[in-house]
Amino acid sequence: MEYNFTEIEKKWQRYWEENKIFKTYDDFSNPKKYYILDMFPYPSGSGLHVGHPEGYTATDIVARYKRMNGFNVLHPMGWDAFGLPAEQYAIQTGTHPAVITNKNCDTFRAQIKSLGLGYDWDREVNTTDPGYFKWTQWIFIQLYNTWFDEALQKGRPVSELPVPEEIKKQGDKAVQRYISEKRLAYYDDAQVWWCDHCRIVCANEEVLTDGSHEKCGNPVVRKNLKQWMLRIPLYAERLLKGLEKLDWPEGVKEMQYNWIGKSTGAEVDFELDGLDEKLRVYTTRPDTLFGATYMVISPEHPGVKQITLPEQAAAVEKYANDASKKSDLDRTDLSREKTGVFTGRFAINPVNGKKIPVWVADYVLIGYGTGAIMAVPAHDTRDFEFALKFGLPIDCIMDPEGAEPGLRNKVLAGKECWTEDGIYVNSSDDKRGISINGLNKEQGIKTIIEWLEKMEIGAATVNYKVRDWLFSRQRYWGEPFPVIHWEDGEISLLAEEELPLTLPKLEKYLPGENGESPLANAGEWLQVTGKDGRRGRRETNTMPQWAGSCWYYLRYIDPKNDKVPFSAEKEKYWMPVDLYIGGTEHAVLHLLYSRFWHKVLFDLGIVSTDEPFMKLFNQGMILAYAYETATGAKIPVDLVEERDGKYYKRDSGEELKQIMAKMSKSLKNVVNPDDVVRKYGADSLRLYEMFMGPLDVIKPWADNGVKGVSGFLGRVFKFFAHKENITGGEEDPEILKELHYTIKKVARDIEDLKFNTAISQMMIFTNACIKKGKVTHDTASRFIKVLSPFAPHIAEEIWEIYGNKGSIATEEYPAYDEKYLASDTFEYPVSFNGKLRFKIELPVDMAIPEIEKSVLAHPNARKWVEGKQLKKIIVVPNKIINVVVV
RNA sequence: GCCCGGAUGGUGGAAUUGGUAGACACGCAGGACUUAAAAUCCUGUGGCCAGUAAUGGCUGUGCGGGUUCAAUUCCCGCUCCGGGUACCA
Repeated sequence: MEYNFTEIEKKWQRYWEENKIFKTYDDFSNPKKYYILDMFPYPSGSGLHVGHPEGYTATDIVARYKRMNGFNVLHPMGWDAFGLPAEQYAIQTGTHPAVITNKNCDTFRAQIKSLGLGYDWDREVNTTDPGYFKWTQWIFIQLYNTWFDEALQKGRPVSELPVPEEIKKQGDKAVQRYISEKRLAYYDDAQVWWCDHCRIVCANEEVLTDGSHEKCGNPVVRKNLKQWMLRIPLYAERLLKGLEKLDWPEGVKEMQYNWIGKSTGAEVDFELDGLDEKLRVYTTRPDTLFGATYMVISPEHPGVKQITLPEQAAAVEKYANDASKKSDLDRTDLSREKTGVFTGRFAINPVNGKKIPVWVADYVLIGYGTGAIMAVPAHDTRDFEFALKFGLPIDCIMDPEGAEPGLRNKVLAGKECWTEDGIYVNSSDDKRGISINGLNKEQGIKTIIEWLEKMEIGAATVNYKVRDWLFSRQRYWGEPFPVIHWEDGEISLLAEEELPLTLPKLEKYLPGENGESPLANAGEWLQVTGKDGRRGRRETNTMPQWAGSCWYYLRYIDPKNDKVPFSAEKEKYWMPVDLYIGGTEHAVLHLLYSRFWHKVLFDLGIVSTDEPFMKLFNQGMILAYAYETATGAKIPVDLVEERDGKYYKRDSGEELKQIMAKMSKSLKNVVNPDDVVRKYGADSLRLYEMFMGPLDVIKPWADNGVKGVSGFLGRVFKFFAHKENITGGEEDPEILKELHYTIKKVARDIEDLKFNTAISQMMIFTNACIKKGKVTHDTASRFIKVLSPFAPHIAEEIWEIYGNKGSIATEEYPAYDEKYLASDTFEYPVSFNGKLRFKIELPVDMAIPEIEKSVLAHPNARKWVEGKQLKKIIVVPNKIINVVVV
């Protein structure tokens, strides 16, 4: 009997589907639930690549394993199907994006099914389905109708928002404006990133470090546009706190911490010489106030004009103008040479009354803190550079006591910058009753803040880097906002009964003029007339792709519900997600956004948990080998030939270096899972994806590796599927021991997501069985169950050959018995001065003095002890023996 | 620059976190089967040295130090690679 994987895999995939083996029932009587989630894919036109099955196989193994352990498992799949490529295709061909999207989903679904992944397809969701995005729109309405109560650190309905009397007195418009300023979702003029290539705005998170658009790589520019924004910074503290209790990779947590970017410090008011205004700065180092020798305001600071003296006005205006023309790319990229111009104005340092000049410079950003800083060149590297360039005074106020003397003297002389801790000097003022001399940084900050607060010129403040989330895009293929802009400027949202607001059919999908979405061309759809006869226009922007993925994990719980987004009872049973697996590329974007939405929903009582994803795991990217010349030019793989383990360019014979690179069409190193399935079978693909290495690391695809695991499955079939190898009677103790160890090891490895070592152990076991020649039916059955989560098709087939009815997926995972794992003796490695010399087999329960005696009596021991003095013998029971001689 | 990861045979990777480094695979070499090849099976396989051989010794986890009876694992100082971030006061 041959191992015909193609036939076997088709047969069992059909069986699973027909018998709904992986259907999840909302059986609340089972207290053991396990919600295991994959990051759902964008169904691109090119189909699945080998990176997808990596995470999916991992979750599938865990899901199958948990099911075999009696858990009620929720393991769904769906499509993050809004997105640019479908729209671009629509622009080119005139076909509605839904057509191509649905086709792509069909391809993806078929491919995923061909891998034998056990999803409950009855729960499939699709973000572009009106039945789904109805609720995305609904959540948007909830966000719009929520304000954040700072005191309670909690989102609350705007109906509960207290409106101050003086606002009420100003009339209804003022009240509405007041409420708008508190809503989590608001519509306003904003300086936004605009990608001219995509004709779309981008969120801060979508702009890369070099000022390019994450999606297309083209540079983005600043633009002022009316846009929908979400006030995610209000949740900054909650988002930070929530991270603490999550079982997430440290790196991802770190990235979220950094992105939120909390900093604590103080705001301090500086009086301006000759003006009745004050200049407020934010600083994390209020303790260095005595060292503030000048101030800097951002070119965009609203006070620039007022502060600047007439004789400097021209210079300042020019500088501000130039700065505004510079893209942010230039501003950060330009070799960091600091620029700036003096306003002519002086401010008064509140701690010592000294007059210090106020400058304008673009190294101070308007979007952070107050857009103005006090500059302490002696203790801040940026201020130091600036002071050096413009010859501003550098007053050292902190003695770096611990530093090396040469450096310390330079710092004290103001010739070097010191940002670390030290002891304050020159930091007192008798008249104002403040001194921090002799204190260290921590005490200094505390003392100064207390003093500032007492004098009412400053207060402790917290700042966050995270900005409002720009939540609209100039696209057709996204969720329409359930929003009407009325001719009088009022904004209203649709009622729940009016949802979903679906997309209109368009003739053309080209973007509108002046950065408007294609929906600006949707005549009839666009115009609305209110009951009062008022005319209005629908919002033409659509939501970003993140919207649908912000809550899809909730919809899986109750995907067909058309009354509510999901039933509360079901949500309570299934949430939170126990294990979430996906790529690191979503470390900040998706994972921050969905945590934010989830917390709002939690505050509104719509979900029962504060955090959505308890354990997160990132699978590593799968790369492919690629080849480059000595000069670094990449050569497509079809032009490369291998000789004696070296690589040469086929036409020129030039020797090439093998490197790892992302799979790409240009390098022709893309591996298509369909080809692998055809050639080796789905079980081999699954096994190889898991055997390559640890799940979380980047690893290169090697076709020969598939051959390795496929050989293993071939041997499994050849041995276990043939009844003549399977006997009755007593099992051999060695095999029994190996079996129980395998059961234990594989279980533990699955729990730890260490699939590579689990597979390795199954190989060891199989090799042992083959060597033995025969095993009992009981041994074989147990092993096949252990193998089944990894290679389900072959396991089902063998299970059936053994005469069983029904699916092995519904069997119980075998238990192991410690008694088979124990042995009477242990082969001790004996080392002398740490070097392994020989081994000695001794009873496991032998007393240490006996062990020492036996070791020294061993014939090989003499050689190492002779002529030396025995110092001591270290015996670690059942581990190692080390003899120390001198 | 700063913050996280990482570096182990020709290759992918193991090592119960201080206790036999190189499991398991790939590749390679030799052998069996075959007219031959593929497939399959068996044997060997970190490097160096000695020995006809069984075997024995030395060396070895990016580099340099240290702690320890014992270090891939812990500490200090570097080098290189990957990811994140970037004038955030």
